[in-house]
Amino acid sequence: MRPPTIRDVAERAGVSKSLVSLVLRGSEQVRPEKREAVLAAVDELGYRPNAAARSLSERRTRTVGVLLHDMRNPWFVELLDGLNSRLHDNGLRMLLADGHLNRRLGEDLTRTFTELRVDGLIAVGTLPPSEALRTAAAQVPTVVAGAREPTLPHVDVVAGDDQLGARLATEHLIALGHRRIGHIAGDGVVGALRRRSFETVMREHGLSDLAAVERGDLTEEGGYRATVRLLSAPERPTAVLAFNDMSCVGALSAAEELGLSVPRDLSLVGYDNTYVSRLRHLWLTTVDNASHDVGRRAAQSLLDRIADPTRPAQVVLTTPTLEIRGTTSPPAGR
Amino acid sequence: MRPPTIRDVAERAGVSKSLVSLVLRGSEQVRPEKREAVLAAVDELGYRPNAAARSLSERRTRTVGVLLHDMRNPWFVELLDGLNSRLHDNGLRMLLADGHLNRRLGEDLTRTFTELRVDGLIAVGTLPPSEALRTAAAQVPTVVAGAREPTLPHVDVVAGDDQLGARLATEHLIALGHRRIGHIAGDGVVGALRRRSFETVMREHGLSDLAAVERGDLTEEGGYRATVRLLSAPERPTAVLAFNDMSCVGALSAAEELGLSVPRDLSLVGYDNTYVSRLRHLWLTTVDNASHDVGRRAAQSLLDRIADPTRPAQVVLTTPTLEIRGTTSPPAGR
DNA sequence: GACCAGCTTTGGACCGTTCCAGAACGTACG
DNA sequence: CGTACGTTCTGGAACGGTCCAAAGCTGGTC
Repeated sequence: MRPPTIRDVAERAGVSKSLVSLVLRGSEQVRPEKREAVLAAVDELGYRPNAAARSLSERRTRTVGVLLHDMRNPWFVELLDGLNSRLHDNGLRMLLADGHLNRRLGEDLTRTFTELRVDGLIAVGTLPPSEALRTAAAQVPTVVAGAREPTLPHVDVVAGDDQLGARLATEHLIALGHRRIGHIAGDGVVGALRRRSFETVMREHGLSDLAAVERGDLTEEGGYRATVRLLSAPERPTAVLAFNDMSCVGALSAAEELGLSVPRDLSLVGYDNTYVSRLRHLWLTTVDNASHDVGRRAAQSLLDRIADPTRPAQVVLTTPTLEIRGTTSPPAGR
Repeated sequence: MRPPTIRDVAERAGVSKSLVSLVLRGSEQVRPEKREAVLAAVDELGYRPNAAARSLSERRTRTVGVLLHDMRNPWFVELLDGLNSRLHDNGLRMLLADGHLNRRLGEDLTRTFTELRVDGLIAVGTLPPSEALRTAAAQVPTVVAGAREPTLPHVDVVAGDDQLGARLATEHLIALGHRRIGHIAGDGVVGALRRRSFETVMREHGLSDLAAVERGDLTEEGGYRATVRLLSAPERPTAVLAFNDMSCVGALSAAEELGLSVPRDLSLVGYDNTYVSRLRHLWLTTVDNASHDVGRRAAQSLLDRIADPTRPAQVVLTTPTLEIRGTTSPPAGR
């Protein structure tokens, strides 16, 4: 007993399959009574169009593939929300795939998506550099969202302005009176941008000598370890700017373990304004990247690129804001 | 310039399209030199099979759709990992869709998946009851993972044993010496099971009168508010069993706000062993549902059901374990 | 050399849609 | 009444694969 096809519907409604197709695609050129008949037949049979057949014939899928770096890191949820709403408004559906899960299996997600012939590809977050993405991007309109790399010929990049974000955070700490400030640095271009911006601002305030940087990864563990290193310096910083919220939580634990009270003895700033930072018990001061907006704009970029695949690559940056919560205050001595 | 088809490959390799198809599907019946020629042509042209065409002809997609309840709640990540690895081993790919994002848009994900003619459907977590899922489940093999509902005719359920999990947690608290114990109750069947099990264990120990229950939702906010209510009772509990980790974090905040130290003045137990509970700064004692295992078994159930769609619905329960961390200890008075 | 079996290879039908050219059916007009 | 033109409807050809029956090769045997 196979699912009904458009021909079954046609037969039942007493019309040709072409007319059914017309009705289903919302044509105006159909007499109301026939339309009724077709819709009734669709309903009675529980007909659902076959997406494969449709996309084979239409040569497009109205589907975009979203490559996630790793679902364990919750920063992208808002972004997806923005992405999805804008795509949905334009009749595109979104399919997700998590790189982390599949990478372990040695599977290449871009392959899945290119076989599916998605109309577009969105890479969310910094993906490990891969030849696969490069070739995929050459064949299907692609946008990178919430990351700054890779930079490829016809690939747009939509992300928060990391330079500005790190500046806001650093200036906030300096304005509070902090002088000796540490930074937990992250990976890749994003990591480099935030770090450089931190250093620049410190220099602008004549505080270069009081800036300390330790490398973390993007995890809590990494943040913890980097903070332990920062705080074991002879003169320890009174504030730390973390690369992201996760490593900021690690910093929080490190502070606690060393008997430092946050924010009294140590101010902390995270980055991304994830829901983790909003947990009351953590309540991190953090930089908000306007992720929802990043998502929406990424969707728009993709739509534009689908319309004109050859236009030059763009970089769109959103303006971050500082979200001041409970982990920052003036340093104790002041 | 369209992507190459199997016919382009055939022409280039100087064979028929049928032979190309044979090679690509790994037939043994092909002479090595032809195989080489075909593979070379595939490589030179960058040929990728068209999934739509293939599934149209094969009448299956080798794809299963995964419906997520809400990505904001991180408990399912492990589950997906288990799911994915088992499915992958059996040549199935997994497509994700988040219900929360799309529900707002009024879009019905089961519709998307049925149009794609996925070979199977996995509902992860408690989804809002929907007619759509019921009809979808009638047409395509479906498994519910990490939730206990809905119960539908040919739908398997794979989840942690909530009764046992709540028992482990409650007994742990009682063994530590707690007598007056509160519970933050959750929604749905899962919520009811955990709650009832909590009450049963309390009764078994003659502590029925000292058990207090407040309803939370599944969020931090809900946990916070429920805890405030629990702690404002004239005789306040010395321990709280939360429905999940998120609401446990809310409880943590409530305790902090009321000047109670955890675990000295108040012991807390979460549920799900999410990465949030593993954050060093929170370090929640929690119940581990063996999510990875739930995922693997759900995949197996789906595979079995695809093989025999009419077999009766099964309920598979995994055995939870207690993960004792930093939020439980004997009560202060003891 | 004819015949057969077994291995390789092939052409064509089919999967369920969309799209397009043209047929059928009014309807208005000279 | 014949013609022209709009509107509605239809059959058949794609789309890019898989599958199957049958054809083409090989080599061995009598």
